[in-house]
Amino acid sequence: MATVRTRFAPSPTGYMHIGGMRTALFNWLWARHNGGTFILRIDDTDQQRNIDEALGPILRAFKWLGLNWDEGPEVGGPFAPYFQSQRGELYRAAADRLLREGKAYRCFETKEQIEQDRKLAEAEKRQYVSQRRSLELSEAAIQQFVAEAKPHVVRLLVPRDQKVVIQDHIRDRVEWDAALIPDPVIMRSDGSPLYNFATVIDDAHMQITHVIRAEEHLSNTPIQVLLHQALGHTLPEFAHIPYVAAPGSKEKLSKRKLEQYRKNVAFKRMCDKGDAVFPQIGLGGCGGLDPVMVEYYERVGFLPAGVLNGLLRLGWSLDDKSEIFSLDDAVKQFTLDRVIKAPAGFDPDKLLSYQQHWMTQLSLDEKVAGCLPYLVKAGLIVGQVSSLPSQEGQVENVPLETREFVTRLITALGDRIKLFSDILDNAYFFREEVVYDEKEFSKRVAKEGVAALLSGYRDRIAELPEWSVETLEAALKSHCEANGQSPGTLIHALRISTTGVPIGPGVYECLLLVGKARSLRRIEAAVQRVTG
RNA sequence: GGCCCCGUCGUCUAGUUAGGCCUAGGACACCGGAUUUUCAUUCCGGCAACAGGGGUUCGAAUCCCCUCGGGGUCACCA
Repeated sequence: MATVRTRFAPSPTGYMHIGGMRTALFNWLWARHNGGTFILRIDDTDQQRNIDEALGPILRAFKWLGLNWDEGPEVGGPFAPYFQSQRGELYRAAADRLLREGKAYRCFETKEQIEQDRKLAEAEKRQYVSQRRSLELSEAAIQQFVAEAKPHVVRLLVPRDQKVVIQDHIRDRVEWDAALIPDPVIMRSDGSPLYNFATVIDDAHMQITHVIRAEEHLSNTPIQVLLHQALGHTLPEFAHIPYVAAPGSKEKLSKRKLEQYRKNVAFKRMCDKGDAVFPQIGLGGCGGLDPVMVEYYERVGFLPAGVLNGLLRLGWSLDDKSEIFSLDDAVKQFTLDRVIKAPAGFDPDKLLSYQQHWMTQLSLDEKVAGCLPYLVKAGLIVGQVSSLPSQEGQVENVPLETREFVTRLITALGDRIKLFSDILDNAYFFREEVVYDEKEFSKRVAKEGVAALLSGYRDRIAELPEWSVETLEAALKSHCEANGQSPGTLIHALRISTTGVPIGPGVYECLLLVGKARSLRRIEAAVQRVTG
């Protein structure tokens, strides 16, 4: 069998859709699984805008996730160029050939005429097909129209006497009746190709063996098959994978319906994370990011492995128990026959659970490296986020002392860091002042006898020659015993006084992290706040 | 509406090709409980599904038929 060649062909929209990323991943995996080639081709036949700006985020997503492409933008390849906007010659030549061979025709009908035909067909409850009036034009008349530059499109002459059948890797046999297919436009009146046409030319030219794409393209398939046949190409194999659905629904996940998705609890939680994090790291207006975009996950501090694992399991499974896959595992085990047929609803919670798993696999240094940029951007520590694109996400010029402190903090935080941006929930270790959780403060500090207990403990540890978990704990135990109070009372009060919140590492760790001088000041302040 | 696709716990899914190993398994979420005097982790336990109806069969989630439901697509978009 020939080498497997797959492609992903995004149009430059300015962002990478998470569902599109899943399609790209499946293409990439199938190529890698077979030791084949993965191609990135840019479908920009309809784009007049700034390509660099619109393509940047897409390439960025591939790079972030580590899905390299063998041929395409930046790397070139034997079938360059990989931008459809630069392949016009190829399409024109193919269209001319079809025209010459009588497999396509120039259609001079106006949009109004066609619209009318369509309405009539609808009124008569029959399927609309092209009326092909231009076919009755004489050769001379056509030549004259062309010479006059009379506006027209080129349409494929659909052979109405046949059935189109494909053997889809996922859907098995699918059949259409060509008699019901209107003649598709393949070249616009401005001479540019349409998607279906350009795709067919390019897939054949680039020797694509497997067309793996979302099922919304299933209805394009008969047209493409007909086109391949008209051009004498061997058909690629098709695999129409289900689209990624909106959380808790079967509808295609769409960027336009964000507000609606927010009604879903898990999706809202995911949105809230960005809303909380982005303003802190200088992404005003959340940087225009949302959870439908791959970049959202990068910016909010996901790991590529977490996102990849989540995407892989959306519509694919190996067996009845395997959940965790590294990219290498996925390459080894991915096959098209294990792709599910039904649309898979995007589940932010499940994605988070994969993320959580992969976070535990990180070394301490890797965690620190991932968290530092957030602290720098939020202005909690000094340092610089590298400006080199290749070093994106790296920081430099962080004082050694600071780095050591952050390392200690992250060690103490342990599993509490699920996303790199979670480090920002610990700002009170970096700032002078604390912000109290008022409810907790009144519950645990502003209580009868607690201020005195705190104050006494403060005096006691102020005298301590050495602060360590052991000495602080011993001091607390004996202080509570001497005052006839339960250790819990003091522990909670201490935590709220020194960090402001009822969550975080062990209280003695907190004390050490906050530091002796600052801890004493904070306890004093909390006592003052209660006693006036 | 036409064409096409799909239908197992709330969600992701195993099981359907070769009917019995399925009183339907796992994971996420949720709810309990244990550990951690917080939180998170970890560990135990619980809740929860074959869209419906007919067949075929000793036996059906699995095979056949019908119904219902959901979705995709119907452009000089991709």
